[in-house]
Amino acid sequence: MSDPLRRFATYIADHGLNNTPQRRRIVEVFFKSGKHLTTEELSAMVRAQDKSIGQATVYRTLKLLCRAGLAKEQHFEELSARYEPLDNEAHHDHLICTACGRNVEVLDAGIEAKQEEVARSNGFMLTSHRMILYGICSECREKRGGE
Amino acid sequence: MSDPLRRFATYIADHGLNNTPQRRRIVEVFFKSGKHLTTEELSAMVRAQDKSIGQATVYRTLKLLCRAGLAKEQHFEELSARYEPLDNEAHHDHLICTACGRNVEVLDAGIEAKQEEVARSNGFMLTSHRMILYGICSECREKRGGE
DNA sequence: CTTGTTGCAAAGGATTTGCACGGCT
DNA sequence: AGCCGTGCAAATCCTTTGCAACAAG
Repeated sequence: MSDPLRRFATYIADHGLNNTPQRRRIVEVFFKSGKHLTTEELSAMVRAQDKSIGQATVYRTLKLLCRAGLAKEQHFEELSARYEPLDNEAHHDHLICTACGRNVEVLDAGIEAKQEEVARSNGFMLTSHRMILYGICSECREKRGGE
Repeated sequence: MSDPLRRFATYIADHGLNNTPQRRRIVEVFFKSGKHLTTEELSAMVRAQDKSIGQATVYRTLKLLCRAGLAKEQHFEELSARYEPLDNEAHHDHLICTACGRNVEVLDAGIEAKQEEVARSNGFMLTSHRMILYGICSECREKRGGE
């Protein structure tokens, strides 16, 4: 169930689409990386294996993955979007080191509960949320303690 | 101290810049609106008062406000950036109605504390964060209860 | 034949930048 | 004179789209 390739194939089949070699390669590289990639980065990785795959196909395939629920478009503090693999259905938030860029996925039940509460007390029915924590990771603090 | 116009003038003076009529008008409209505007929206509002003010100046002035600590660039789930006025130093998060677009500023001390805790337990020194809650506000739920 | 898919190049939208002009010190 | 600030247009970056060719059912 946590095999994204299989889930992708199922989605493709269920929707009368074709599982083309291009799509397979893009999806495979995307999930193997496991990171939050921009279309540009993913395209470069894919083209390293197969020069003939165009940028547009990468864009289209990422959108397709989003529709299939296998990826999520994320807007961090940059111009271009990043795509995050959703191997499973689990939600999580982000903890990003502003020094080295490390991006850790975190989840805290207490926070989730309080978010629900804040929304409710404002008359909102909470449907989803996004939380990004920025800080300096321990490694970076050691390397450049006082600077 | 909560007069952004004055704070802007101070920043301008402190940095050897000029408080031009264009900048004054842009800043005034921006803070009077009090909302999260895109450059395009702000530009339209400004040009309604003075056709001669160019888009580029609006872009440049918003960047300047950010440098002055009077505005903050926010990336919601859309292509273009939005700018939020920082009248005072107070931090807050966002609660957005996905039906009508209403954007409520919220703050919960309990959540803030737990964020600190989550970062620490991952070895991070927390420097800042961003949290956006998405939901349906009470008005929208009443209007279109089941649809 | 009909529909889906692709790469390319063109188009689009948002933002930045080069430039010549004008204003302030 | 010298720097700052402006509007305009061009340039850039990221993303989408039109199109002709091709593949699959």
